[in-house]
Amino acid sequence: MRKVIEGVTEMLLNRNIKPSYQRIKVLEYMMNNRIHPTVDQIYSALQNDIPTLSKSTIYNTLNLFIDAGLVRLITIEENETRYDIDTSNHGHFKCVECGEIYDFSINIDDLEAKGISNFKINDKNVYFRGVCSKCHKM
Amino acid sequence: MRKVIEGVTEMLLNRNIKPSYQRIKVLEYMMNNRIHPTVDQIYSALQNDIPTLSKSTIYNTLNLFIDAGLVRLITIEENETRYDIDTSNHGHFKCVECGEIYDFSINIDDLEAKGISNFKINDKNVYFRGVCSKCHKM
DNA sequence: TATATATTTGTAATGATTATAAATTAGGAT
DNA sequence: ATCCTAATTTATAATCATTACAAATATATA
Repeated sequence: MRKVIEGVTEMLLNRNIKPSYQRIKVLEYMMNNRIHPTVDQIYSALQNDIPTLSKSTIYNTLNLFIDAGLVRLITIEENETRYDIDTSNHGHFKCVECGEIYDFSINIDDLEAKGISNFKINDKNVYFRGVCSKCHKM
Repeated sequence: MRKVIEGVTEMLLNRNIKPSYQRIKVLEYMMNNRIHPTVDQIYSALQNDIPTLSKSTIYNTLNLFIDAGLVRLITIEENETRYDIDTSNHGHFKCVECGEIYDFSINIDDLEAKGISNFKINDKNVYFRGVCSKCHKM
């Protein structure tokens, strides 16, 4: 049995999203750069490929992807919205020194959450803040 | 042995914050209304007591409290910053129907976070989103 | 090819937060 | 009590991210 790697165009079509050039490029960028980018990072990176690109398009596209479950919003800091192509359950660590966001695996479902029984839970988020090993050495 | 209840004025003095009228009122509000309020909620609630109150003061005061470790920032939604007087380790649940934020207790330290060994962790945050039992019934 | 629809773009509007400077308040020294 | 200094509050302007909107462009269909 062979695992078929889903291309970005197929990813979009599977979710009934028309694969326009801009959408393909944004999704491609997120697949290839797993850095939980901000809108500005995506915008800057794609300007070579799409000189006429508008920031509105990035916002539109990302909101579309979120609704389709293709990407996830990360709001560790109030002023800095980031987007994650990895929608599986995992935690995020933000280094307050270098600003980088690291993924870590965590079994959130193992935890018992007292006080919210009978609540319908849609999504779970875990994020830590601190200093990463790289910055800690210095 | 008797548990001495710390008054808001003492809470401020203990952290070397001058207990001005505005600061006392903001802290008092947060102690008496454990609803993870927004700046606007605090502002509206205090206008009877302090008719000349400015929103800048609320922002200044809350930032001061955060630096002093008196309150904690909650950023579940990107556009909606909330403040929590309970700085102990606990989780937050936001109901997408009624908007209310519930506390729940959770032992985050029981979890093993793979991939960030040797990282210095300053704070841990857990938040869930979904529908609360009240809204779910309807 | 013509027409309808979807997408992208650029600009303006919105809203939350911060910056700044003036006004007010509080505290200490005389 | 009065004066002086420093801290705090206030009001306004500035900033910045995001959304709204309408025109322009591209795409699909008949």
